[in-house]
Amino acid sequence: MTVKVRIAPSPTGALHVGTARTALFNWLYARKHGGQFILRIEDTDLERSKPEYETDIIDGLHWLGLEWDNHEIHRQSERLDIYRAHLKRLLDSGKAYERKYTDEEKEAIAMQGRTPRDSIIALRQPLEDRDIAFDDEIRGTVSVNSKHIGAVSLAKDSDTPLYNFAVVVDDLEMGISHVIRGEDHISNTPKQLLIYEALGQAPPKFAHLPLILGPDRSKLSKRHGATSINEYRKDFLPQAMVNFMGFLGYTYDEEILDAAAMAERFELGKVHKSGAVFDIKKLEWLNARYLRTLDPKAFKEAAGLPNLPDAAVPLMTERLERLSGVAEFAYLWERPEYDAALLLWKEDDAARAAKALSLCVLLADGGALNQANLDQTVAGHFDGQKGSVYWPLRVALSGRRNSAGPLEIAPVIGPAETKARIETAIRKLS
RNA sequence: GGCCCCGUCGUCUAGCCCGGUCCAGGACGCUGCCCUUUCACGGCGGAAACACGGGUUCAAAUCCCGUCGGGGCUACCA
Repeated sequence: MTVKVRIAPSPTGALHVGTARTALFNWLYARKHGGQFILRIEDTDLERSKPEYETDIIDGLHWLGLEWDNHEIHRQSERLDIYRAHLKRLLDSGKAYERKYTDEEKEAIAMQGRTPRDSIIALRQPLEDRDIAFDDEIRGTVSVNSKHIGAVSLAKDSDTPLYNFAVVVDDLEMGISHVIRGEDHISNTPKQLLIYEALGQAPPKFAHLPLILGPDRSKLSKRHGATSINEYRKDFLPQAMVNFMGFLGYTYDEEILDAAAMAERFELGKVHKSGAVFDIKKLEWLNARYLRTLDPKAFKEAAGLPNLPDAAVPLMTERLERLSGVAEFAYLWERPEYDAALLLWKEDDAARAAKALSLCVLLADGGALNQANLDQTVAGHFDGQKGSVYWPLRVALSGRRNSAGPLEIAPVIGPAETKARIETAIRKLS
C-alpha cells in the first residue's frame, strides 16, 4: 500500500507543540515508507481562521524541517466545490437531510452566546444499535455502540462544511492511507466511519497518538505556559525540538538522534498509548547537547551574534542551555561593571589582589599571560594559593562571580582589552 | 453524568504480547564525592517506581477479574 499521510492544522492559533509532534510522527511514517506527507489547512471555520496563523504554522513547520510534499498547501476554503458535490449526492440519495432544530436546542445554543440557525445538514443515521469499530494501529480495536454516537452534523449549509465531513471528504479525495492524529480525535472516528459508510467508501487506517500533557497531566494548554512552537524558537535549536518531540510518545534506543535516524527506526505499532508530560528540563538538556555540537558559524547564526569571535563559541556552548542565555556572556563584547569587593578571593585583602593583578599586567604586557607563567606567579608570590591570582584576574575580565576562566576570556577579548580591564581592576582596588 | 482511552522512579521510559534471568534497567531532574580560581564540562556513586485488592500458578510488573485513579470527548470548533 502506498503510504500517504497528512498534517491538518486549523489556522485558529499559532503552531501548537501537539500539532508539531503530530506533524513529526506523520513525517516520520511517510519517510520510513517512502510515502507522501501532505499539508492541509483546515480553515472551514471562517470566524476563527486567520491568515497570520496560517503563516505562523507554515513558518514553524519549515523551522522544524518538516517539509511536505511538493511544497503545496491545500486549503479547505479552496475546496468548497468538492464538499458541495459530495453533500449534494448524500442529500439526493437521502443519506443526509436537513435537520430542524427544536426550540430547546436553539435555546441551548443561544445560552452559549451564539445565534442559532433553524437547521443543519446532518447524516441520517441507521436506527438499529450496532457496534462501530475500527482497528487502531496504536491501540488495537476501539468499539463504540451506535446509540452513543450523537447526531453527525455535516454542514451548516451547502457552502460551509463542518469538520467531520470535510475531513472525510478530503482524506478520501486525497487518497490518505493513514490518518495519524491526536488521541482527542478518537471519539470523532466513529462518526467519521459513518460518513465513509454513507459515501460508500472504505476508510483509511487510523492511528491515535497519545496526548502531550502539562505538569498536572491534563492536555497541554495555554495555562501551562508556552504551547506555541514560536515561543521556543528564541531558546531552542530545531534539532533539539525535533529530537525531544520524537520522544513524546515513543522510545528509541539512543537518546540523541535526528529526524532521519528516527524515521529509519519508526514503527506505528510502537507508539505509546498513554500521554507524556512535556518536560522542559529534558528539552534543555537536549538543547545543551546540540548546542555543543554546533560549529562557530552555525552557533553565531543561531544565537544572532554574527560578530562574535570564533574563539568565544566553545566557551559559550559548553555553558548554555537556552539560546537566550547568551546575555550572560556580555562580558565577551563589552567591558563589565562590577563592585571592587568582588575582586577579593576568600580572605584576601585589596593589597594582595592588587599585587596579583599588577603581576598579571606585567605578563599581559609581555604577551605571556598563560597558565605556566600564572602558575609560577602563584607558586612564587602567593604560597601556591591559585585563587589569589586566578580569581581576581578572572573577575577583572568578566566582572562576574561565575564565568569562564581568565585564560579562556583573554584570547576572545584580545591583549589590549585584557590589559585595560586588569588596569581598571587595579584602580578599583586603590 | 454518558461514552472512549490510559495507569512502572518527580518526569520520559525498558521490561508486559511469549510468567522465572527484575529484591525492576536506562535517561532527565535531584543529590554525594572527585576534578577545579568561580561557573560549566567531565568522571564515579546515591535516593527514587511495578496504583490497590482478589484470582490463576511452584513462580506475576508480566495472565484473568474487580476497584480506584487520571485523561479525552461529549458544538451550528477543529
